[in-house]
Amino acid sequence: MNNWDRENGIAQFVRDRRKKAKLTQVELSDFTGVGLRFVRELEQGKPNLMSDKVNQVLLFFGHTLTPTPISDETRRNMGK
Amino acid sequence: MNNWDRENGIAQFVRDRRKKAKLTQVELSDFTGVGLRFVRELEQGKPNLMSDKVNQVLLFFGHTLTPTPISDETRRNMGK
DNA sequence: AATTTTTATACCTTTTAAGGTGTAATATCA
DNA sequence: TGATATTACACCTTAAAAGGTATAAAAATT
Repeated sequence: MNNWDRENGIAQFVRDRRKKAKLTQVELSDFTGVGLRFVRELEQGKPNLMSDKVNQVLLFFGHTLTPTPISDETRRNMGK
Repeated sequence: MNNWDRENGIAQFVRDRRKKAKLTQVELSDFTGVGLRFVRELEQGKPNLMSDKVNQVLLFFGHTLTPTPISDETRRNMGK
């Protein structure tokens, strides 16, 4: 077992959005063009990821990585 | 010459904040613990960076990478 | 409960970011 | 303008992410 944080912001965001879109990890992998392994590690909270790969996935959901104040972090998922 | 986008959001954010803090790239490198090379590539808009390294720098400025709607991207630097 | 689908884990290989260092270019200041 | 400080570019090495695939576990569907 790994000790990644599945509850971390990005991981949660992607899992949540993917579920809402009724997609499997395989489908998301296909649609976004990133490897299946990457989708899995992303959703499981792997701490160190390549930013443009993350963006490749986020873009599919109309989002992108941007610097935001830490105090605002708690409302990062505000977009539903 | 590389063809990176120095005007990209993260690059601009870091350069801007560093300048406002009256720090050199070397100092920012020291304070954040990331390599000097990384600070430079970051500020010059290298597209592919490791997310936790970026966060290591952003944290110094009280920020962190989070998924934000693309439509909101233009106000990413809202925090001054 | 059994079958199918989806997700998680483990192996190996390839790719590439990160870091260090040295040098050149640019900017800052006396 | 000349000296100093800061930033940019180019080399190489090392570390680790990404990807593919195969297997196991867990969830969902019937």
